[in-house]
Amino acid sequence: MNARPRVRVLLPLPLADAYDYRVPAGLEVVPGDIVLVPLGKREELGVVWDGAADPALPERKLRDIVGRLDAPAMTGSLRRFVDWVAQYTLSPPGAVLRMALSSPSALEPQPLQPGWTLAEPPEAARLTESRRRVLALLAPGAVVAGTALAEAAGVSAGVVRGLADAGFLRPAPLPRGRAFAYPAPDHPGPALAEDQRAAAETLRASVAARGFAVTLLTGVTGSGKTEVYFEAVAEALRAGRQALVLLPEIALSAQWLDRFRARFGVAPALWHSELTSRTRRVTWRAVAEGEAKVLVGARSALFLPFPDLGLIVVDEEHETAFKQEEGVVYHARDMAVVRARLAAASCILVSATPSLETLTNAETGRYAHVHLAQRHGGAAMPDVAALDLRRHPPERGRFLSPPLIEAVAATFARGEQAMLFLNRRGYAPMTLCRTCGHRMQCPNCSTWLVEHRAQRRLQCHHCGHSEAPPETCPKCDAPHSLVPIGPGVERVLEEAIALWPDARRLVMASDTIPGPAAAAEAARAISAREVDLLIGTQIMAKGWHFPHLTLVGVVDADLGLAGGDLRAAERTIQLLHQVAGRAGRESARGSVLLQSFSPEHPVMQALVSGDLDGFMRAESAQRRPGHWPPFGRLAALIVSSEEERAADRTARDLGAAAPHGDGVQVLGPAPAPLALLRGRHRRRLLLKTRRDIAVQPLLREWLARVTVPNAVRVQVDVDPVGFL
DNA sequence: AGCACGCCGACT
DNA sequence: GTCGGCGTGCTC
Repeated sequence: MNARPRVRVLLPLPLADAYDYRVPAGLEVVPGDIVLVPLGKREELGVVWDGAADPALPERKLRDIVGRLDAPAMTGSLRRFVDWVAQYTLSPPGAVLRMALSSPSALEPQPLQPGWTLAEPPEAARLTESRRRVLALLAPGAVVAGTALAEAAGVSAGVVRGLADAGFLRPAPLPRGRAFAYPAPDHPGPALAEDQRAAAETLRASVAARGFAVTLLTGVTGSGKTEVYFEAVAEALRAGRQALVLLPEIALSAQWLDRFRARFGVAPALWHSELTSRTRRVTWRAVAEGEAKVLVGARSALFLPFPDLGLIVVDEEHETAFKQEEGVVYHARDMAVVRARLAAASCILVSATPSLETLTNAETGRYAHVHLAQRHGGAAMPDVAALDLRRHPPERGRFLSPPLIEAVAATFARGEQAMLFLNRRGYAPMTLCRTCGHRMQCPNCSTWLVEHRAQRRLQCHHCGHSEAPPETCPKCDAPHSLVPIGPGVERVLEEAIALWPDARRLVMASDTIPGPAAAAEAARAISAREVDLLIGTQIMAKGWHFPHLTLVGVVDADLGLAGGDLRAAERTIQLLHQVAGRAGRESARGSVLLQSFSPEHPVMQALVSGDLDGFMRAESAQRRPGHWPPFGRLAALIVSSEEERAADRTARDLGAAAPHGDGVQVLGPAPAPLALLRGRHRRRLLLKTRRDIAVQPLLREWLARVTVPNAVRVQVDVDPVGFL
């Protein structure tokens, strides 16, 4: 028997490597082809991968490819991206491939859109009025979908069915319309100011060069960065290439979509986790066939099969929402740069408050840098002041200080809108027993339960655990002894109702604004001045443009600074600056009041003086000597198990086998910041190296030295952000 | 990721 | 006496 050629096929499963298959007679495949292969008892989709099959694999293990699918092949650029992400994150390549094959139904033969066409010439005499109306709509040869036909004729679907059964209609394939209209690069959009035009020109040139380049686009909030990078999108369209825009929270981007429509005349294609499977399939296909020219999406959009990507924009590049913490752990901003490089595309990172990583890359010249210094439309930057809570304490059991209350009242008196920002959902972050000091804690996580008074529940924000507030203390049985400690937005709302009973209020938090429709409605109501006071969490911080909002009160500016996180200060200043940027976006000057117990803190000082650059320089000077990121590399190992002792033992074993050497340091093991999460006990080790040392080989060798028992999971997080 | 094989508790 | 729990191991 003649040996048939072998190829490597990567399967979307967490296997260590691609598997080899035989190519049967009559089939020819090349890398990138989507194929169906046998695996054990089942059949699995896979992608013919690059590289030679293993000649040592015995013939008896090999099985034949079942066939090739009639789907667009995966480009070499995307295959190399999958391999790159897998090696960088230490994930099985198949696990990364799974993200790139996120719509399995898109790979199967696409259902023909069924429609109806005239079969028999109708004999008018034998037709009911309903039937006559349906047939009158169909010119000979025309094909119309059944639902559209029934609707246009004003009859039920049954009438159409009946006509088909009677032989007057026969099924025919509906001509496939384009699922996504082409955005028009030369559609007349809003006019740009002089500095915007200059910035847009630089970005446009980087796209027109058709090569890899990264540009950081910075500018104060309200300086029109979005409209500027739209010009780069337009340039990609003119070049006939595709553009991808990543947003941190696509579900809340109603206003962004309005702006896109204003510039390009049509909506872009959308990609996020809440799409229906049908929309997913249609969008995936449209991207793969080059029909969807501009796609805006969440981080997972990075793995879509763009055949000719000319531009990737990462808006709000500093946002931690770009970090995927589960499964394949990756940072979408960093991977966007890699994807752009492999696609020979331009990449634009956008932020009013760029991360120190990106800023450092711009300073060393790895990234180009374009800056917009002014607000537009006559708006000035808001006036920021810190309010010392030690000098202006709120009333007992209240959270708004007298000066803030006065400022809000004055804002209402002028007929303008105010916002109270507190990055905490629910009523109170902790519930305490006055009698014995017991604190209500999650049974599965090391966190306090958050009271949600509107729902009469105590909730864990990490695992979904929820319970009714007990009547008596679970520890000491004291009745009516449990009291809420600290504020959440619901409690601020309660205070606002007491202070300004006539003000029209809106609470914006992820649980009150559950999706894009609710977000769009909220934005509309605010712009239409149907709301006087906004109370909300960080979902209010980003990208919104509320023309009549002139006062922002930050209820707890110190929140987020506590804890030993490397980036706590950086993240706090980014968030507060974003929130502050919501104030005074049109002619009336905005003001921002930061309630703080430490107004002397560098973060508050920098926000008040507006010298964010100075703050970042100081931050940079602090991190550089100890080789902390971005001046060194970090990787975290999270050891977790339902058995606390098993987690401890493995963490200790890993600690004993830790790599060492010049410029290499291992910290830990220590309890992870959430020592118990979803019922799993967690320990953490941190590998810290000099910047010129790659962490992946060290990690691979390290993990190979330790046997991890089955009940224990070790998760690798290269470039960890925040506390996991 | 599936799907088997493989050893210990409540039932037709 | 069997059905079934999910622990562990393999799939080219």
